[in-house]
Amino acid sequence: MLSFAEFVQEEGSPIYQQILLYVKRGIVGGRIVQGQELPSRRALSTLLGVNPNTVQKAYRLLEDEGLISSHAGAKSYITLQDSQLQQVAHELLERDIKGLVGALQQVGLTKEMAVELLNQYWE
Amino acid sequence: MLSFAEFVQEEGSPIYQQILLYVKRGIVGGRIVQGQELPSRRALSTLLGVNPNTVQKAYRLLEDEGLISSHAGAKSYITLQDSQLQQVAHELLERDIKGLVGALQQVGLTKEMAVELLNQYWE
Amino acid sequence: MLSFAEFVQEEGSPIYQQILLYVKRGIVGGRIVQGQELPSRRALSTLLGVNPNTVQKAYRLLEDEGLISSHAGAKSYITLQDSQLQQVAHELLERDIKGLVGALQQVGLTKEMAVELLNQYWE
Amino acid sequence: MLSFAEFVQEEGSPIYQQILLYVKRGIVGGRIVQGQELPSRRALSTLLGVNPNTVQKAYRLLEDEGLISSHAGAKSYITLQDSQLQQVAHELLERDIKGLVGALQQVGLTKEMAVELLNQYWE
DNA sequence: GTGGTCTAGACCACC
DNA sequence: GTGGTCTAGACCACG
Repeated sequence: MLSFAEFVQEEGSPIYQQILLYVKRGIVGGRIVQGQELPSRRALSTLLGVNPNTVQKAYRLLEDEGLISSHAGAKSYITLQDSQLQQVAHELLERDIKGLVGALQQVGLTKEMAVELLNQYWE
Repeated sequence: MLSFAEFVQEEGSPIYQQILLYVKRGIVGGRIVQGQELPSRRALSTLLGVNPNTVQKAYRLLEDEGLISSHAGAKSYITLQDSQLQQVAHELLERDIKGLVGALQQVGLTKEMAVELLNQYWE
Repeated sequence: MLSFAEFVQEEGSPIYQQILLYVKRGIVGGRIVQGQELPSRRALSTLLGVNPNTVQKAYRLLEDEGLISSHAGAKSYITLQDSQLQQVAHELLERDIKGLVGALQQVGLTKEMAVELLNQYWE
Repeated sequence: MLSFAEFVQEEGSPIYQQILLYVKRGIVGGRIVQGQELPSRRALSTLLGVNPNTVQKAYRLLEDEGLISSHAGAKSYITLQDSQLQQVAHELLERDIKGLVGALQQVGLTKEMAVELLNQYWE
């Protein structure tokens, strides 16, 4: 369901934010949930090799955004509507692609070179 | 040489690392070349709206990598060798492209969709 | 273990160095011994009325010298060996006494006057 | 008149404060002045191996305290009265001796050991 | 609760 | 003017 290899630290940014992004991407991609159920804090913290508190913080932020719902002693569930999902997906893609395009343009690459690099690194 | 519009904060990561990356990309992209003066700590900090110490931290790391040279009371200069430039360029590109590919794969995109997005956002 | 009244600022020198010296003197004087816990960064900073970071800097230097040991999330402990203690004691005494002798000689005192002053101020 | 060997940096404190103390001690000890004349900023900076600006700062502080008088393009003269001299001498001695006594007591020395050390290091 | 890091502002020494 | 350091406060990750 979740693989550690996918959890690449965007080095520098706080771990709880990396987890936040990771979970969001998993939700959008449909791979992090079994039905509507999120992995438990403890399971995810073990999987990612971080402190449970850190996962807890990410989950709390997700709850603040209204994407999931948590109750003490119970599992966490995804509560977002399809309309929200579209928006979250859009935010994520925009964030990712804009960051890269800006970076590649700064080093002077052309679009063709960028596409070639993308092909080369895709797998 | 440096324009504020180009300095987009990759939200989340430390400011000094953003500055570090920004300067490196400027070097690789040829906007900053060997022997050239860097903007002073104060000048750049004012331009970017951050504390002079934050710029200094980035400059010190650049100096640790041997890319620039700083001395008290004097300006800072770019001092990297051509052999280093290739390596820096490679590091930057790999870092940027790997980050994007990982993120896009996490949300479940195919390579074709990714290329299309890249074309769309390139400008 | 540490009392605020004992912490007299040697005006002029950096606070973190004063703390460094104070802890070293406590170790040499036997008030702080091997295996003992140090006061936490926050506790000592509150006691001395300085910023936690200032205490941390002193602690980090002590760790660099191998006199204490710190780990994130855990307390800091004294870890110096007996062989180190002799050396630290020697450094401290030499530093203190040389500083005084130099200062008194600069103002033109004779050794007899200096001894008399020492007796007078000892309490 | 002045010897570099006497200028021992009380490491850590600002250089201009060390110079300030050094000149005060020289005045009290009667060794720094020729008649009432202070060494020029340039002469003293060369002698001590520091920047003229740093000596300048120390001289300005001495002037602020009313101990010397400076005029552009002219030498600096000592202007303090005998009553002031007594006070300055007292301040200096008290500062020096109190600092040492506190330090030695912290390391657990007895008065007898302190006197012995003083004798041993006097020359 | 612990220690570790990032950002900030003021000061220092030098040119 | 320049770069370097010290103190400060808030935040992070961990136990």
